[in-house]
Amino acid sequence: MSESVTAQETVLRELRVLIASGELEPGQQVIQDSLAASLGVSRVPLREALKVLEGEGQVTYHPHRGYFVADLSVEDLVEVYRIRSLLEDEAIRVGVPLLTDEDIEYLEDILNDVEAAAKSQDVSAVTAANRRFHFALFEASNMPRLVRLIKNQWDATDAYRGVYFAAATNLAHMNQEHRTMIQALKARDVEKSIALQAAHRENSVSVVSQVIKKP
Amino acid sequence: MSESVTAQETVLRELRVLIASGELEPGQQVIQDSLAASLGVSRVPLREALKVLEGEGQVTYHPHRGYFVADLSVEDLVEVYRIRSLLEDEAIRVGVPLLTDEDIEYLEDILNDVEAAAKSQDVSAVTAANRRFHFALFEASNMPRLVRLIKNQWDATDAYRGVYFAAATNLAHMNQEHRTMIQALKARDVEKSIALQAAHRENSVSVVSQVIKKP
DNA sequence: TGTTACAAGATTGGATACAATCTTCACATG
DNA sequence: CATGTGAAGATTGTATCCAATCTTGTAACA
Repeated sequence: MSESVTAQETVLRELRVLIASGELEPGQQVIQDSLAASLGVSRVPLREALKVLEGEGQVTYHPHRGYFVADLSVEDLVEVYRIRSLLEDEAIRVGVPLLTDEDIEYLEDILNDVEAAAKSQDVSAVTAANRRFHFALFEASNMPRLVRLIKNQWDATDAYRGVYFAAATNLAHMNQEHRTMIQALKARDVEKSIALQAAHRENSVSVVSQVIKKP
Repeated sequence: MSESVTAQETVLRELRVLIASGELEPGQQVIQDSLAASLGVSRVPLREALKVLEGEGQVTYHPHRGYFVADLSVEDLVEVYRIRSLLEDEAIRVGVPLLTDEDIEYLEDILNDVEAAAKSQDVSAVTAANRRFHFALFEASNMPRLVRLIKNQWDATDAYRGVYFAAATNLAHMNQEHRTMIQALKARDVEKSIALQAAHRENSVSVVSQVIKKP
C-alpha cells in the first residue's frame, strides 16, 4: 500500500518548505553538494527538483554557475499579482456558476479550519487552510491548466506571504472577507465574488511589497 | 568566444523540434535510453530537459513509468486558447501604448520576413517568423513573466499548429490580418489590436481542433 | 595604486554502473 | 475459461566518479 515515492518528489516538497520558510534565502546560491547531503540524497534527484522550481520561477539557473533562490523585486511582485488577477478572475467567473451546494458546504468546512487555525495562532496552518479554501474555489472552474498557472503564481510569492498572516489584525480582516465571500458564492454572484477576491489580493500585495522594499 | 552550452540545453531544443515536428508522437512513451543514445548524450541531461518540458505540459510524467508526450484533447485545446486570450489581451493592452516608432518599424521588418517565407512556401520559416512577430509585440508590455506564460501556451499547441500554415489560403488570410494589425498598432488603437489578435487566434483554434478530432 | 595573469580550490555537468520498479508473458490453478 | 502467480526482461531512479567550468586569491607587473 506504501506509495513508492521517488526521491526527487520528496526533495521537491522539502525544497518548497525551505524556500517558503526562508531557510533558503532569496538571492542565495544553492550549493548542491551540501544541500543534497543534508537531505540525504545524491545530487541527481536534487537537480531534477531544482529544474521544476526553475520552471516555476522559484529559482533561477545559470549554466555552469548553478541555481539561485529567486529574489523578487517590487516590479516582479506587481507583475505576479497582475497575472494572478487575470487568471483568478477567469477561474471564478467560470467556476461560481458551476458550484454545487455540496461544494459550498465543503468550502465552509475549510473556512472553519482557517478560523480554528487563526484562533490558535498557528501561522502555517492558517496559510495551508487559506490556500485550500481559495483553490477549492478555483478548481470549480474545471480548468486544470488554469488552476496550475494560478498555483505557480502563488508559489512565486510564498516565501514572502507568511508575514501577512503573522499579524492578528490581518487575520481578523481575512476571516471577515472569507465570510463575505461565502455569502456571494451562495448567491452565485459572480461579479461580487471577483471583486472580493480582488480586494483580498490587494491586501496581501501591499503587505508583501513592504517586506520586499525593506532591505 | 564559443558560448559553452550545456547538453541539457541542446537536448531541450532538439526535443522541442522532435515534438513540434511530430517525430515524437502524442501519447508515445519516451524511452530514455534509446533517445539519449540517438541524441549522443547520457540520460542525465535528457531527464533534466524532460523535467522542463513537463513543467510546460509538453510531456507528462509518471513515477517509475517515465515520460509520455502530451496528448491534447479538444477540451485541453479550448482551455489553452482561453488562457492565451486572457494573457495576450493583457500584453497588448499594456504594450501597444508603449510602442515606439522603431518598434513598429521592427515589426514591419518581421512581417516582410513572414511574407517572403509564405511566398516561397517554407512552412517552418513562416511558423518561426510569425512567432517572432507576435512575441515582439507581446514583449512591448515589459512583462517578462507574462510573456513567458504566453510562450508556454504557444508551445503546448506547437505540435499541431504546423497544419495551419500548410494551406495557401490560410497563409493569404494571415498576411492580410497582419497588415491590418500593423495599421492598428500605428494608430496605437488598443481595442482594435486586441480584437484582431483574437480573430487571429480563433482561426487557428478552429483548424487545430479539426486536426485533433480526426483520430 | 590598480590591473592583469595564473594557479588552486570549489562547484557544476555529465557518463557510467547498479538498484528499484514496472511490464510482460508463460504457466498453474480454481 | 477466467484469474492469479511469478519469474525474466525492460525501463526508470539514484549514487558515484571524473571532467569541465567558474571563482577566488595571490603575485607579478605597469
